[in-house]
Amino acid sequence: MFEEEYKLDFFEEKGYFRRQCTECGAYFWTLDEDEETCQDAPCVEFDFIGEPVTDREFDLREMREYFMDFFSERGHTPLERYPVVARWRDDVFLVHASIYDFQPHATSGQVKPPANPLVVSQTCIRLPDLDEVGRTGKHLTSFEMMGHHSFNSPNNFVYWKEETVKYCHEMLLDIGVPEKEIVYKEHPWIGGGNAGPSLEVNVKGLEVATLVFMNMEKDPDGDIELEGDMYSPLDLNVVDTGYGVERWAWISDGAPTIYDSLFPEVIEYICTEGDIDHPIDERWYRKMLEEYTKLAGRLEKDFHDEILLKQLQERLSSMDIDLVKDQISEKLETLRYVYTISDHSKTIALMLSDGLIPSNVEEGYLVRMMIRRVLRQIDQIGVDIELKELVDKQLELFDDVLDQSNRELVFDILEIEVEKYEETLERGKGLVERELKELEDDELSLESLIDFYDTHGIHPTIVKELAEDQNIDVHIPENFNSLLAERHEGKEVEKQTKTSEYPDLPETTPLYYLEENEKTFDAVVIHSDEGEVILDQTLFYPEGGGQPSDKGTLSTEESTVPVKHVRREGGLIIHEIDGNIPKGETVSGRINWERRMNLTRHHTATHLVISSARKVLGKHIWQRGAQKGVDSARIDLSHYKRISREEIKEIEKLANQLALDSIPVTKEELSRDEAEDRFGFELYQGGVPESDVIRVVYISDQVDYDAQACGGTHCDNTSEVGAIKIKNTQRIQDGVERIVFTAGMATVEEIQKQEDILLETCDAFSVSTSELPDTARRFFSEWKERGKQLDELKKYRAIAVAEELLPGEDINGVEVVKGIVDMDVKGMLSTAERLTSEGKRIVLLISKGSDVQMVFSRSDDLDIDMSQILREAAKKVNGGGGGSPKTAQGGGSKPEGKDDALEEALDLIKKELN
RNA sequence: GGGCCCAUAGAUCAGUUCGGAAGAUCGCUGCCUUCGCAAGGCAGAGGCCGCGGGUUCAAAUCCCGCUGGGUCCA
Repeated sequence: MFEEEYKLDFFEEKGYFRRQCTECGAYFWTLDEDEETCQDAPCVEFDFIGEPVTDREFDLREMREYFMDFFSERGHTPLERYPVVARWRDDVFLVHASIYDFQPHATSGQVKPPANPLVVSQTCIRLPDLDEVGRTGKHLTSFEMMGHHSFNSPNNFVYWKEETVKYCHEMLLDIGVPEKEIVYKEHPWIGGGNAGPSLEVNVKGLEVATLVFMNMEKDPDGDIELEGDMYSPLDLNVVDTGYGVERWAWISDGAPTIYDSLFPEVIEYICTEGDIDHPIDERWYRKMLEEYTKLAGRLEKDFHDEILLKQLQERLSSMDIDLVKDQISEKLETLRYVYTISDHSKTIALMLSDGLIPSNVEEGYLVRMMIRRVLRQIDQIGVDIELKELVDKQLELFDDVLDQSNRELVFDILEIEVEKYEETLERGKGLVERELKELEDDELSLESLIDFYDTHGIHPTIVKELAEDQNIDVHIPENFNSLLAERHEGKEVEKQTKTSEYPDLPETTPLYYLEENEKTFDAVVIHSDEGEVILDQTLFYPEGGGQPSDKGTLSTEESTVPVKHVRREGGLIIHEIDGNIPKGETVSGRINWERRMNLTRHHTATHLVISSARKVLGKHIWQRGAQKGVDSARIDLSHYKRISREEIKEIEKLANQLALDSIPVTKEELSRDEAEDRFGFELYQGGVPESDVIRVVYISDQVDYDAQACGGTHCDNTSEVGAIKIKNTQRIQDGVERIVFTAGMATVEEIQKQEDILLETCDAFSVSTSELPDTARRFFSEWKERGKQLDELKKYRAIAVAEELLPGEDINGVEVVKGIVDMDVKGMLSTAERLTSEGKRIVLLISKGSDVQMVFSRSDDLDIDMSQILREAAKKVNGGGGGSPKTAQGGGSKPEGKDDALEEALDLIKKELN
């Protein structure tokens, strides 16, 4: 594929040969005419381990700086790394690669890139290979990807394939990599709707860089077919390169694994604290690790694999190192956890310090999952280390990359998370133990194993451990995860992409920004449909950004029609109306100003509340959603615990203070670069606009006040918002708190409503408001006390009634006691219980009053099914009943039939006894 | 965004399948035993069965809605 694309002058000049790998069949470029393999794992082993390929050793920081300098010197603008949480994108949670920084708008050409060409060392998180971490020597969940990018458009060509390969080559040579070790492997790249040729740069078995040349996009009408999909060429050709900084550092020191290269301090800490032997400087041990990493990479197996272990043992013994297979696998297994813990704790430090809040949903779930994995693994190797300590160490170790400013927040979150994990574990243990106790055949079903994890979060390995304590064997199937996935398989909800029904119309001019305080306007109808019109310009705000649309009227000379709803489709604003106005008419529009002002106030108030919440709760607060209304508004905020009453009061005060301070609200259109530069990614609280120009709404130009990219309508000054009242808070999801509040007149109405409730309640108790709490408490406890006294009295009454009813009627030696008594079911049951505890007796009781309740009972020495009799008798009162043969209860809805019911019962009993 | 689960005494939970008088264990209080404590024995207190509707003669139990919490997946 793309064969022509790879014929570079560079290869020609250097004298590269194009060869096909005998192992994987891929084509590659090499200086060695006899080279048979592509020099990438698993086709070859890692040859740099124990034998660094560079002329000096670089640690991560040195490597990164080297990279950045190298490309800066060659005309690239260096950028600060982006946050690892991809808030500027709505299609992914985390940044996986440096190019993510510029997707989707810069790579699609909609927005120009922040610089061109540019270079960035971007922290990335990749979780799909989670299970590989620690088993292979090279997988990491978080890493830095250095990328130099250029964006070539038809009128602005920067550089393309030749230069890209030259840069890469030059740098490798510059740090001392022997030229003959550099192999370029052809590797067509397809992903995320784009495609293009790409070269993988391999050095001694390790892929150290990928050079992607993005020049195609998915297009059903395209004429290039790739893996079953059609593609067409792009106008914008993007150079997307990725250099794994950790890998470069690794080939420069030749450590046994990338972990030993990256964070030896953390590994040592875990081993010391956990009393784990890790004599990395002893020859036998180092060789064991080195050879293991090589074999694991080549065979794509781990230490559970017999063949791998056998080969490893043989290699070691040829070096005069004699180890038993079990010994090796045991060591490696323990070490795997050590490596995993060190890797994961760095990722956790990165996630949390970048402001990711743990949650049970979305990206927050990813942190929680990582945290729980580490905690479980710490438990598994039974070492006594605190996650907090580990993360602290990582923050320190990578202080040049990780944001140090919110250490306290990070530790606070971790404390809560560890607590939650322990609670879940404790609860789970009880659950599992009870379930195990009730097992009949000493076998726990797969179903309940999946259930434990899916519903209660108890990992199968924990269930297994608990079960083993009770000698119950639990088998965890290899495909547990896919079984779990099967359970969640549901039908995919088809995303409905509405295709525009209004082609070839000029964009509607929005007047609501330009003439914010106008209530009426004139316009011409340029499109008319059943119940819909599009105008050349409009004052009506279309629903968007959590703000509902304006309402109002459109009038012609003949008639006035109400506007029910207004929406935006692309550049068109569509008015949904009650009626019809033909195309070409001139209309005058009037918007419902009270509604507009309410929405506007709530919108500006929303910004004030967010700003206040960030001050009170911390800068990890992000808007996760918002909805403005006429009567109230709500915002969803990322926060890791419930907002306390005190915090609410504080936020409320601050927000009102902002209103009282009469601060001007500025609305300004800025270029994306300038906006991001001045206000940072905090701009995108409410979502990311697609355009190159962003409308920024900010309160004062001091940065610590709120600034947001926002398309809504806003007051000109915070004082116009009026009073702000927080109604309540809710926890929408773990990690997301909702604040519901009112502004302006809605606040007055809200307070009046609250007051009404309070006064009405006071009225009911006949007390003043200040006495209400005490009075309510007293009433409640007295009410409980009375209930108890009543129960006590009923007991005595049951005895009295029993006495009154005696003696009963004798039927064939059985005493039948019957009566219509002034008691409830409980009382009757109690009376019946007394009477039937002795002698041959039958008791038939029906309650007095307008409702019908019946209790029929007999003594133990009789053999009559009272529930049968009751059921029959209850027909007379239009009801039914049931219970045990000894004591039955029931009732009906026809009180007039009570006597008949008793007669019926008596007849039936007579029949039974005869 | 999509699921699943839970809410009963101060705590941990039975009871919900199949509607018929609200239970256990620990803890608490008192008494017995002891010089005293622990342990043991006996007795007792402690429940709007999360909230609001509905079905039913009858709801902790069935149905609907809400609130609070847990958990898994993308």
